[in-house]
Amino acid sequence: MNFDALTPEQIDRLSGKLRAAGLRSTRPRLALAHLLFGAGNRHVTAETLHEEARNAGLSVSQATIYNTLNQFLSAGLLSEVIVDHARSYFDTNVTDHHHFFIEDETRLIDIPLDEVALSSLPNAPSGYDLAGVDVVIRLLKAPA
Amino acid sequence: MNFDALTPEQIDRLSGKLRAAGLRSTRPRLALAHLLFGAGNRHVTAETLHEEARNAGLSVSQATIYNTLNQFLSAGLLSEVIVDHARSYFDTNVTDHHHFFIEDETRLIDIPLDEVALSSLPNAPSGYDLAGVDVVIRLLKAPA
DNA sequence: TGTCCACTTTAGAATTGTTCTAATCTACTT
DNA sequence: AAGTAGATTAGAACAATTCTAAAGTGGACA
Ligand SMILES: [Mn+2]
Ligand SMILES: [Mn+2]
Ligand SMILES: [Zn+2]
Ligand SMILES: [Zn+2]
Repeated sequence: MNFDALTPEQIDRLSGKLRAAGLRSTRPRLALAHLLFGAGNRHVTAETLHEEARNAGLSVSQATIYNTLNQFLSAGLLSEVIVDHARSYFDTNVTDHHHFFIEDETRLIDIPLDEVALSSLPNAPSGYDLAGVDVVIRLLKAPA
Repeated sequence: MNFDALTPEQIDRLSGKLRAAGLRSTRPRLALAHLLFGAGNRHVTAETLHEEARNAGLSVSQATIYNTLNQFLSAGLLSEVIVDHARSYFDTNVTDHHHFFIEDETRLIDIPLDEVALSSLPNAPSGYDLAGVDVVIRLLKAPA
């Protein structure tokens, strides 16, 4: 990865984000953070992020991709979306929201919380606490 | 599995169900169908069904468990619930409905469709057809 | 600025749920 | 009863993810 492409301001911002999350600011983490948080919200899998990193000239092992994604997840910098038992999806949008999942393309699209009106939800069985509500709208490419 | 425990009526009913689905009525399929469809709606994983089969005295291979679950799924006798990337859950309730997922216990509970009021949903992006809407309410055991 | 050490990265092995292979068996047709 | 397409099986293969343990590095501190 070409670190000349990152301004000192970008590096400071990303380093700060890592430190605030209790993570050392290392070269692989900075580069991955730049890919993940550099522009808009993203959904990635370990594989797509790895390929993107390689395309950006960053030589990083698969283990580091997994370590980093899981550390970012634990630190609250990423969320996880479970829509497919074949792969884990990580989401840079950590606010409460929902998803379209295009099954043909294994692609996720955010749905802002206010576009899904869940006007009534059943109560959680007693003894259990609500941990989250996930709405997934599954889509298929329309036949031609 | 003790087939004396099944009345001829039960066997006829299950055989009919298999035939109607385009599947031959074999001993392993009948026994698994009995476990799955014999009483109320169920959520199983390959592992839980395999153990249940063994406990019922049915000697059936893991490959047959997977084959059967996937054939029943393709035939529309089962549905699949994706809530956990560690395991596939199969559901004998093939009507449209939602789920509580108790993460601590890897256990699913049905939520009837009418208990979740999705009063507004965003439109599918053009070029895509709606394939389904899944609502998962994640629960955790309440702290003592 | 150099030392040190806890933390990080890595290659490759291990793990685990699931699928595949290809040999044997069986339900159903004739 | 024989023939055959489909079913079952043990075990190998597969693929996403995690683990291991050895080598590397960030940053605190002298
Ligand atoms: Mn995970
Ligand atoms: Mn599946
Ligand atoms: Zn998202
Ligand atoms: Zn269900």
